[in-house]
Amino acid sequence: MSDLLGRLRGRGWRMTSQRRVVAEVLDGDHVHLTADEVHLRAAARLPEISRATVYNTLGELVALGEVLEVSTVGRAKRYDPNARNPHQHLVCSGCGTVRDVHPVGNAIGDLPEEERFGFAVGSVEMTYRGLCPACA
Amino acid sequence: MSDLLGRLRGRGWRMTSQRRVVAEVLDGDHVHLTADEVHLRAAARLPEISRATVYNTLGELVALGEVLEVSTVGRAKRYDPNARNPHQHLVCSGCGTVRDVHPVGNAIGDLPEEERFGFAVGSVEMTYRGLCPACA
DNA sequence: TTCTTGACTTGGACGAAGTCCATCGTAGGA
DNA sequence: TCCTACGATGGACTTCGTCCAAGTCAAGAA
Ligand SMILES: [Mn+2]
Ligand SMILES: [Mn+2]
Ligand SMILES: [Zn+2]
Ligand SMILES: [Zn+2]
Repeated sequence: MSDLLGRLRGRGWRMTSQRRVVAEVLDGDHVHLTADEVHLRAAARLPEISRATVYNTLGELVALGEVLEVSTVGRAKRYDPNARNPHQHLVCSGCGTVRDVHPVGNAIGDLPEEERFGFAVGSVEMTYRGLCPACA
Repeated sequence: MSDLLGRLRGRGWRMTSQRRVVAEVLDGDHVHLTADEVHLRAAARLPEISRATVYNTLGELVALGEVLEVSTVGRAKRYDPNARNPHQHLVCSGCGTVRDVHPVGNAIGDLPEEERFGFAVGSVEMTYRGLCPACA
């Protein structure tokens, strides 16, 4: 993720302190923050950053494919910087913790031809659910 | 789904015209309506039904396991009356159409032990994405 | 059949998440 | 150093959903 700033510069992005701070907050493994959490952590380093800028930057990163949006049931979207590594998610039904996982097998191949309804199927998202050790 | 009213009565539900109409709207295959769509269709039969009652009834049906909530990316939740038949979803990236599908294979078994992080994994949700014939 | 009562419905206020926009500020090239 | 187009800002606005006090009525009792 530290190379992200270089890639953005290469795409002609004007490098601002706000964008740098948002990119720094999105660094690490198993990171799946909501926009408000990103704003909170960014504001710890750059107190005057606005919510609108966080939303703008996250939206731009998603459009560039540098960050993935993870939808949750009825809660705020989560932003996942681990976009270069295809993966799925394991979510704790108790506390909501999210882990990146890599199932084996070919999930797309498991969809029978007669259930494709003529669609050109391109991808599949999988969410495993269960209780984490702390919640069990 | 027509048996739903009987099951609800068996659970001690007071049978009101509002609940009957919501149950009727949720009848059929490949039905994945938003709460507002349910309200719109219910109001066609019972014009004075309120949004609050639609939300209340949907929430109760979900709590009883008679209806499933399907989360979408950033849009309103969808309500799925096909809860007695375990299935996954195929979604058109163009128009948003949702079809019920039944992949073969054992998706839970495809999650390696070393990636379970000690979780008791109980279920997996899969969303296939692609373009439907009309959008392609 | 009528009465009674607590479960159900209603509309509107409220809240959380996210978008939009006019205005101001500044990164980075000339 | 100066210019200016791109980006940041904050507040209004929208969408989706929840909550509540007050009124209504389904269904059991008599
Ligand atoms: Mn992830
Ligand atoms: Mn379904
Ligand atoms: Zn947990
Ligand atoms: Zn389509």
